[in-house]
Formats: sequence, C-alpha cells, structure tokens
Amino acid sequence: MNRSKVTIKDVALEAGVSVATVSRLVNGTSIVSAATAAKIQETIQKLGYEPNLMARNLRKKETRVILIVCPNVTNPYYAHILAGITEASYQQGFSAVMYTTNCDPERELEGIQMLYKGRVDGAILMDGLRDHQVFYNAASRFPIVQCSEYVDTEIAPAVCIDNYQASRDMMAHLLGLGHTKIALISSNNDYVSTKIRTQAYKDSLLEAGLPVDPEYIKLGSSDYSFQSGRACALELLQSENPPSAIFCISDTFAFGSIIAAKELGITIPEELSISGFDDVEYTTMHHPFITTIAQPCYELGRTSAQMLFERLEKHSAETGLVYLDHQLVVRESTAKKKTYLTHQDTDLMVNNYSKEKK
Amino acid sequence: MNRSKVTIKDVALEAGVSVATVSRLVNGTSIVSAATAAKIQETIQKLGYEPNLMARNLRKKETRVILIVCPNVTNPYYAHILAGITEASYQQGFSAVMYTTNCDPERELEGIQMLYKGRVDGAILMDGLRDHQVFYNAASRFPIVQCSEYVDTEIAPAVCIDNYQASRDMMAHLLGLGHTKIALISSNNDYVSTKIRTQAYKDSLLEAGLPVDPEYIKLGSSDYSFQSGRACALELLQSENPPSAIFCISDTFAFGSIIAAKELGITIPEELSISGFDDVEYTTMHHPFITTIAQPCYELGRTSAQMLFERLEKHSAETGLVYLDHQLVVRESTAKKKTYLTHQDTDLMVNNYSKEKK
DNA sequence: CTGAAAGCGCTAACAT
DNA sequence: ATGTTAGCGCTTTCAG
Repeated sequence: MNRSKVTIKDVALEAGVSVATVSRLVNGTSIVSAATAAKIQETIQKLGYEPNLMARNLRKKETRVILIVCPNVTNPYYAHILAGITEASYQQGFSAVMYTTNCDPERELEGIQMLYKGRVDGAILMDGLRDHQVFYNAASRFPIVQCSEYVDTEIAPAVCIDNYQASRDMMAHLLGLGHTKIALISSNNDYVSTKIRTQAYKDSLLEAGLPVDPEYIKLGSSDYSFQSGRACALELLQSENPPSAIFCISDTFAFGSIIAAKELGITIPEELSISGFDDVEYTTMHHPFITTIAQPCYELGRTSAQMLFERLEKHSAETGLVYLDHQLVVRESTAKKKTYLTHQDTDLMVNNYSKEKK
Repeated sequence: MNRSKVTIKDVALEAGVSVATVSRLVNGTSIVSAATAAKIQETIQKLGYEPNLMARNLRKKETRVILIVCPNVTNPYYAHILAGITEASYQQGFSAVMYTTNCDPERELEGIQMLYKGRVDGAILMDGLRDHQVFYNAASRFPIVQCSEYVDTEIAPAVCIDNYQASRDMMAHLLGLGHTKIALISSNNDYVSTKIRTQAYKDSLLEAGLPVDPEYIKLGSSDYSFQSGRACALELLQSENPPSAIFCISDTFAFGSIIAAKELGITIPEELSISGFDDVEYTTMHHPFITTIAQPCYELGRTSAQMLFERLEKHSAETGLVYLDHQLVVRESTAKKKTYLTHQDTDLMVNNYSKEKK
C-alpha cells in the first residue's frame, strides 16, 4: 500500500513549469497559455496527480466540508433529512461529516468541536443542543443552521415546518369530525417541536370550548418508540372514560396506538380515530393507512444545506425561522365520531354542549 | 463571526515557552515539567486554543477520518450499519464522512477520490462499486473494508453474513413445513447477496428433489421497493398454479407480498407462507409478524469499522470474508402447508412424490 | 503569461 | 526538559 505520493511539485518538475503555474491551471485562478496547459494536463494524467486537500485547506483556511450533528440515523425522519443534506452538499461540491449524538451532551460538544478545530466550515444541527451555552458560543463564531429543532433562531437560522399551525390543522380535522374526547400522546423529551405541538393541542381544545383533561395527556418515550406509544394508548383506552380520538405527535406513537386498539378489539376508525405526525414511509404500509401531517423531510435537509452554503459563500448572515410547507394528509385512521352513543357519551356531550355555548 | 484564530504560536508566546513544548504537552509526545505544563494548560484555557487539524493532518499525513460509501441512508438496513460504524468511530476517536451514491458509478468514483485527495485515511464500502477497476485501484493503495456487499475479498476484506447458509436455513424451514411449491422474489440488482440467495434457493429445491420452475422466480426492483414486491406476489398468486410459500430476499418484498395476499383474500400463514430477509424493525409492527433472517446490522457496521482501524493503526493486511452470525427467526408468516387439498394440489404432490423418490 | 518565494499551523528531528 | 528549525503540499502575492 503506497499511499498517495505525487505532489504538485512532481507535476511541475515533469512538465517543466513552476508549481505556481500548475496550481493556476488546476484551480483556474488565472489564465495559462494553451501550450503549457496541454503539457500540464498531460503530466497530471500520466502521474495520476490529485491535489492534497489538507494542504489546500490549510493554505486557504477553508475545508469545503460541513458537519452534520444529529441524534441518530436509524430514525427514518432524520435519515430523510440527511438524504436531502447529502444531496445538496454533493451538488455544491461539499463533503459532509456526520456526528450522531444520541442526544448525549458530551457528544454534542465533541461534534461541535470540529468547528473550532477547523475540520469543517460550518454545521447543520438537527439536535437542539442540551447545553445552550455550547450553542451560543459556536453560533456566534461559526456559520450554523438549525434544522427541525432549535435553541435560538436569532443567532442562527432554523428551518422547519410550522409545528403550531400543523398541529392546529390536525386538531381542526379531528374536531371537525365531531370528536370532543381527544387525547394526546406527546413525549417526555424537551424538543421545541414537542412543546409547540402540545400547546397547539391545548389551545385548540380551549378554543373549541373543550376542557384540557390531564388524564387525556400521556407522555411516550423521548425517542418516540413504538412500544411506548402502545403503552400510552393502552392506558387511555382502558380508562374509565376513553377518548374517541388520539392525536399522536409522532407516527410511531400512532402505530403503537393502532396495535393497542387492535389488541383491545377496538376498530379504527369506526370506534377510534388516530392521527400521526411526520408521515414517515410506513404510514401506508398497512391498513389502516395513517392520517398524519406530512413533513417535507428531504426538502428540510436540502434547504438547510443551501442556507448554510449561502452563509459560507456569500457571507449572508440572515437569521430567523424559515417555515417549509406541511400538509395534512387524511387517510384511513380518522373518521367521523360514531353516532350511536353510550350512556357515558351522552352524559359528556351534554356537559360539553353547555360549555360550547358559554 | 471571527473564525478560529489562536494558534500554537500564540500559546507559546503567551506562556513564554516554545511551540515545540506546547505541541509536546498537547500531544503527550514527551514529558514536560509540571510547572511549565501547568502554565501552558492555563494559557490554553485562557486563550481557548484548539489545535488546527488541517495543519496537523498535513504534517502527520493522517486525518483520523474515514469514508463511508453507501447507496442511501433512508434504507433502514444501511442506516443501522451506519449507526454501528459511527459508534465504533466515535470510540476510536475518528470522524466519518459520508458519501451516498444511489449506486451511481460517477458518485461512487467521486466518493473514492477522497482517498486520493488525502481527505480520509481509509474507507468502508457498503456499495459494491459498479466499476470494478475503480475498486481494484483504490483497494491496492488504500485501506478499505467492504461491508455487506463486495467486489473482491482477496484484495480487501469483507464483513457480512453467510448469505448462502442463511438462505439454505430459510429454505429448510419452508421445506420442513411441507411446502413444495415455493416461489422466489429476488431482485434485478446485481448484488452478490442477491446472486447467492438466489443460488441457495435453487440448490435447496434441487436437493429436495423439487424442480426449479422459472415461473416461480420473480424479480423485484433493484432497491427492494415494497410496491414491486407486491406486484411480484400478485403475479405469483394469480397464476394458474400459485405457490404455497414465497421466499423473499428482502423484508420489504415480504411486506408487499403480505399486502398482495390480503388484497386477494388469501390468509397468512394458513393458505400461504411468506418469509423475509434482513429483519428490519417493521417486521414486527403488524401482524402477521414476519418470519425472516435476522442480520446483525449494527454489528456488521461496528466490525467493519474495527477492522478498518486495525488496518489503519496496526497496518494489518488480512483479507478474506468475515462472516457474522445470522439467525432464522420464525414468527407468524410461515406455517405448515395446509393439509386439506385441492385437486390441483393432489395432482402436483403425486408428481413431486415420484420425483423425490427418483 | 510565468516564476520565485513566503507562509498556512503543526510535528519531529536535532540540538542543547 | 526545552528550544530551533525544517518542512508537510499547497496558494498567492510580488516581480518580471
């Protein structure tokens, strides 16, 4: 294994020109006479010369590499964003180094260090750093764009969907279907998206004159595990006063809920409506297909990358929130609230009715 | 945004020592007196010094970065391998740059170039390069390990499961259940794994004295799409002489087949057995849970990375195939061939019986 | 249009 | 134990 050897000097020597000329040709920095250009090209081919990027980077103080910090790759949501980022990077002639953090603050820090060590020119953060100071320090010195999650949008831009409006849309759909007993399966992580979706759920209920019942709010695992969604739904469905609809802040929770309902012999959507969030691929792999909010993951990734390149190359310094369009996708897991009523239902509707009229 | 500035020189000046001493302390290359060490540490803290990796890399001619070349990240199979690689890299103090190729030869080449350009020390290939010459050139000069797919295992090691044995195991399971009409849903890609699984299917049939019927072999899309699996199954199931079992070389094909069977009112596993391959997470998200071959994806990734580090740090040059254990996971999608028979079945069994006895 | 030469920030002899 | 110095391979003034 004889590692890369031929340098610009070798080419210059062989072609009978100076290294400067070779450099100029390779980089297109300034014009080179046709004759020498040809000779240099030829020797580059002959010798199999490839410029050493480390040397170039050191000299130019730029790497053309970006850093991607993300919680994990196995979550399809992140995987699709990643795909968008790598595609945009490829097109822009950048490479991407990946740091998966599992939301561990120590790893988040270690990832961010790449910026200080000069290994990358900028970063895309899909992980809302636990240690905010780390974020503030880094974002004030280096080009950073936040994707999906964010710490602060004033100091570095963030690209995501309008989680509040999306959640309101879904709740409007559920409410419009006549549901009044709508439960929420949220998460015990501290993502801004989680907080916003939860808030929108509450606001929607309140605006509709419905009570926010703490019994109707369950918290799944921080990584949105399918099993924790199932457990939450089981609790909800086996309670004294089960909901007729469940608003899940993640598709995986919706999945778990569907399984739970099946186990309990509850039919969907006839007896129970369930909605998801994100629209990852497996929402349409089995019936009932899940009603959900579609996020443009790939575009989220692409846009984040493009904004970072903008910052890098044009020294743009715009900050703030950039919303990409979401979409309410109505499929098979939600339907009109059943019209034949149990005694319990009747009682509650009377209660709610009076509230709505207040 | 004032990019990283403070250099080793600044630290040396401030601490009143030479750059060499600072370097020695930072790298632990040789011993430094407690007193000066303390003073240097202090100024490093004060100035917020971080060694510039580009300069270090240039000087040491090593980057401590590895390259990951993979077809795409959104496929959970690759995503899990990736997770294993990044974890091992983190532990070894390496970074990983990612190149997704979508199996495009041009991109495969561009990814490999990183080796020649000195941006990375070695590479893990999860994409069996279309242009074999590119592989041979690169593998003869740089440390490379192949994961899952491979071009040649003599020139660079490969880590994967024993696809032949795994497929034989699955076929033995199906055959043991009494199935004689076993179809195959393979893929039209040119992966070695595909070829090997297909061969094992044929060998198993032949050894059992069963014919290899070309009508029973369908080719799904190269990227194992769910929909193409469904289409293949539909063809198989609606034919004159439908199979009683389908051996799918991918879980997604098995998925599509289950959907197809449901659409046709065929019950699983009573009327039809279906087996998958890989054991990606969604094999147990819906009933029937899929009988499949579990691949240790995460371990595949970890092991590949470790082998690469071995090559990098200990200059080991072992090649050859490294098999990790697979597992036949019997779940709900396969069962004994039904015992009540149609006329057609009876006819065929007689035929097969005579063959088996030959 | 081309060449000479000065570094980019760091490590590793080679001295002391 | 510490300092001096020579590059790593490249880009980029500055001259010509």
